[in-house]
Amino acid sequence: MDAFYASVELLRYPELRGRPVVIGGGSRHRPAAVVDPASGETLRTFSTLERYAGRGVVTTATYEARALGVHSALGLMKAAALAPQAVLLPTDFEAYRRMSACFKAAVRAHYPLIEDRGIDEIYVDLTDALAAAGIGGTDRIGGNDGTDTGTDAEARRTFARQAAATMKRAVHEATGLSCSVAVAPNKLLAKIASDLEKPDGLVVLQRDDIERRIWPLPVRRINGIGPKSDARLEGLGIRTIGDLAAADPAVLVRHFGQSHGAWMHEAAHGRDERPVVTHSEPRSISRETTFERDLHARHDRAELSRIFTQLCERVSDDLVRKGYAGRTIGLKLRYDDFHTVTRDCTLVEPTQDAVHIRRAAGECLKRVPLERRIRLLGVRIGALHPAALPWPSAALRAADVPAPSHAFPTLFD
DNA sequence: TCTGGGGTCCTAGGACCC
DNA sequence: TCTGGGGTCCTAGGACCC
Repeated sequence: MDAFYASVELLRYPELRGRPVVIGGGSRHRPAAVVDPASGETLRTFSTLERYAGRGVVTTATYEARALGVHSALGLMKAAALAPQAVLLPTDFEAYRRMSACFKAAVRAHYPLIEDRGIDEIYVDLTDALAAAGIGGTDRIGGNDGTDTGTDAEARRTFARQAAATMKRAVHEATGLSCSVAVAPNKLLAKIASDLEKPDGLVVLQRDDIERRIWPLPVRRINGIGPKSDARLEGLGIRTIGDLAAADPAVLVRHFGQSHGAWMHEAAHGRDERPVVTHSEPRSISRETTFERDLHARHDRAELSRIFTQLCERVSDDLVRKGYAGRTIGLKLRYDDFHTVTRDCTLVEPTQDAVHIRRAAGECLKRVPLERRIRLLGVRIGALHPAALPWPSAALRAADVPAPSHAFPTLFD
């Protein structure tokens, strides 16, 4: 989806279209609605970035705001310096989640094999649809087997364009929003290509296009190469994906390890065999909060304790709502110098209970230094287990254990 | 005036087991 | 002066993504 949160807000406040708008900060400052008694027209007053003071970051900026240098993850104070007149709207996750479900359902109605990639992104597997269209058999678009020739390549390109156009139309009809779609031989290439013509993009990328369209791009555009890898590659004189493709794989392995180094080489050549995963179970659930001012374990004990308990309750609520229980309780602390520590401990049996979670997280807290002031506190639960299924009790486990092997008698047999 | 919140996956060492 | 070879689970941190 294009500038997703901001685009959802523009549906609500169409009068902001064309203005730089930034989504971020807390859930305060909803625009005030005023009805003009003369015309009956609804007028709203929006707050601008100008007088913002606080710890928030930009979650999404409209393209007009991006033109001023305001982008996701930028601190709102810095954003205010760049674009004081930009309108600031609070994030409304509930609205975005609803719209997210809506656009995903619209795509799913045409192509059922979709992989969720967070609130505003999906992968779609078109392999079956391609076969159903009678093109290229079970081959993927672009083929993994070399270059396309003649009419087959043309038929695939036409199919890809039509599939992408169908998705874009379905999403627009369901939500009124634009998105960018790329059809490519695999997820890695589709992800990179979907950014090439944003916003409202439609890209069909085949193997033959990699040299011309992918290799000139910076390595950072590869999903999985972040700021750290980017900086280290830069140190090796590798800036573009083409540079990375030309690099000696042995050098990459030496600098980044066997697994990561080999993966980088493959990625630069556009190779990726990951399937589209249409179902997955959550691994962990967490809640965290950054305080408006840094708190001290001793001086602000009561307030910290209240927030701590609240976080545990929210994790517990999430577990119950989603139908999970977990065994590993984790604590996260960020100090005023931004240094972050975590501690966790694993219980014998999974729990959903806020009191159990609070007690376990409290034990974790005892293992963490508390001299410095704290800016963030978080509670996490992992090793999740469906709440409906009974956790094997000691008695059940004993019944499942096979009879002791005579080959390896032990003291306890 | 620094830097949100919710996630995933990987690595690496140590404990422990057979 | 020497000390296996697997395996799993747990913990802490870090990179990365949306």
